[in-house]
Amino acid sequence: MRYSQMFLPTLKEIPSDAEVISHQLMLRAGMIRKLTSGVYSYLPMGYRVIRKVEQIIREEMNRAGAQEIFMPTVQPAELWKESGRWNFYGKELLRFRDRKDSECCLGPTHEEVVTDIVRNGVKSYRQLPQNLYQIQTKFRDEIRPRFGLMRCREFSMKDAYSFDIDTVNADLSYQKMFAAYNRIFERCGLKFRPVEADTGSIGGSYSHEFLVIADSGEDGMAYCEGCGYAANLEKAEIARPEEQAVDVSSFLTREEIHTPEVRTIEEVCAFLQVRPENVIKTLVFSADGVPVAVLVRGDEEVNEIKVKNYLGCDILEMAMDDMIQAAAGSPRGFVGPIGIKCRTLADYSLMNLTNMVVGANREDYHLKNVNFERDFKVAAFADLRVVRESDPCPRCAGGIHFARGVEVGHVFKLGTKYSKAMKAIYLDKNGKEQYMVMGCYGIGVGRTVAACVEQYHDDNGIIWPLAIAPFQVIITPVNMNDQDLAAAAENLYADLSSQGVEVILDDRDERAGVKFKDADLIGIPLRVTIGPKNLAAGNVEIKNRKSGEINILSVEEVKKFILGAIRQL
RNA sequence: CGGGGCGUAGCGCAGCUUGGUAGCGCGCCUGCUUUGGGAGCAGGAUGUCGCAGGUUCAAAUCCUGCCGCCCCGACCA
Repeated sequence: MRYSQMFLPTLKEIPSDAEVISHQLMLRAGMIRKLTSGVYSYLPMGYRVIRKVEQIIREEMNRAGAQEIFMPTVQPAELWKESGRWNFYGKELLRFRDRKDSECCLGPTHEEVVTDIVRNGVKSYRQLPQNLYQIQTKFRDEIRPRFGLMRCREFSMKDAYSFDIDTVNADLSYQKMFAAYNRIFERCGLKFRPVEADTGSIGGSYSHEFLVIADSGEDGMAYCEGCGYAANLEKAEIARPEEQAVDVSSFLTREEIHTPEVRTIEEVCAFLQVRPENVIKTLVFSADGVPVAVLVRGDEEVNEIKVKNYLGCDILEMAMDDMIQAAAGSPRGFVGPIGIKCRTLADYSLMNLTNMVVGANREDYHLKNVNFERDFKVAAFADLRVVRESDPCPRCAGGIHFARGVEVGHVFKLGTKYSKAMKAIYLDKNGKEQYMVMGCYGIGVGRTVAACVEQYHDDNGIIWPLAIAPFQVIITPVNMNDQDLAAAAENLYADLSSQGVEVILDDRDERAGVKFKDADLIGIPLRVTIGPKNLAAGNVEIKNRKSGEINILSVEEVKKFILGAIRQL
């Protein structure tokens, strides 16, 4: 493609509403333009990258035995009512009515539709397993879209759905997809890590997220170099500590202390001259409307997802004041475990601790020298807190590290959640009805591209991995008015193009500096610079965008070099 | 939904306090010069000042309502 004819509106200045680097660079490099909040157009340069990622996904999904389909964006409410998600899925589900006043929605995901297709098309165990996927536009009416393509409302997503006869086979399907995902992100040239994750509202029993390592990522992960354990921060487990023999003789006499207006852990510590590690934080939650007290050490944070999963409840939220008052008999800030009228759980961090400070369940009072068993009991000790980087690995007890990442893929074992709700049934060998066991597997295409920019850029712009670069090579004659340079550039351009290389000829009548800046900004991996000095000796210069390495080669050698690099893909 | 900020040329911004009929830089167009890291000079085009009301002789500026966008939080595959 000739640069002079391309629609490639680059920007010198950073658009003021772009916060993260990928958003800024994708706007500046003329890849995307915003239409409205969280909704973007892909311009030629951006769409080429999107299509490359899609193609890699397509090839790997096909290789893994999945079959491509294409499902509708507009979906009828009745299917969603059948699965139970019409009421469950919040405002993220964009609902509307058609001219006949029928309720519809824009698909944020396609479990309902695909399950409907498969239950109608599959009747026998002989027809299983099946794995169907599509690459399609999703719409999720996010509360707060942000960061360009990182969190959009409308976005391209690859979603695959597997159907198996039982959980053993479903596990195999899951593993196949897991392996395919690893290959996909490897081929895209990304540094990423699969991590154990919570299943959230999609449901199911088990899942992994694929996080692309980037400091600007919205997700945190904890991982262990030793054994390979890796989990989303909200999921990362903490091992149960060793229980130590209790030395009852060390228990001090419990005291009630007047602590007026002293509510927070900081205030308690300052007032009583103790450290947060000596205070028990008591939080009251409403679990499906029932109060539950959760105890954690004063310097730790409760992980609500762990609490929710432990309790197995649908809705967990911080209790309102009236519920706290009813359970504890005191207002927020003075709640403690002794005599509280609700189920009480304690985090592992409290094991083996003695002579603690707690709320007295009496306004303006705290208790000192409180001990387990002697003063109160809890229903259970459990892993309920947010992990810290200083915690040991839950598997091998080695050290763990934290990193941030962008969630680009998520694989779930769904079990029979949807097949039961929607009666996706087959007949087994014995002619007996069975529910299909499902899995679902998503990749955010645009987000993968954005994550790639987050990972690969420098002060001058984007640095595309060769595999997903919009073009592989840019030829930059330093002066188009020099007939020799122009001719050499044209020849090389024609030659490489005819051999299938994706190449831009920067035939603009611009100064070399402008061309170099644009080439760097749009991130083309290989740049061939044709200048008078080198050309006089029959040579051109090839520069690697990523390494900055420059080689002066003959025209023939440069062709070989480029074809060699591309063949390695 | 709570808090904060913004809306003036394609992009980045000034002007608003104290009302007088819109400006700067970049980009764009023309010409000349220049030509290996965002050139110089000269000339030029481009605006429903987010929208709608109101006040006023006069509104980008003051008042009211609305819309949109961004950030933080809440929330969320």
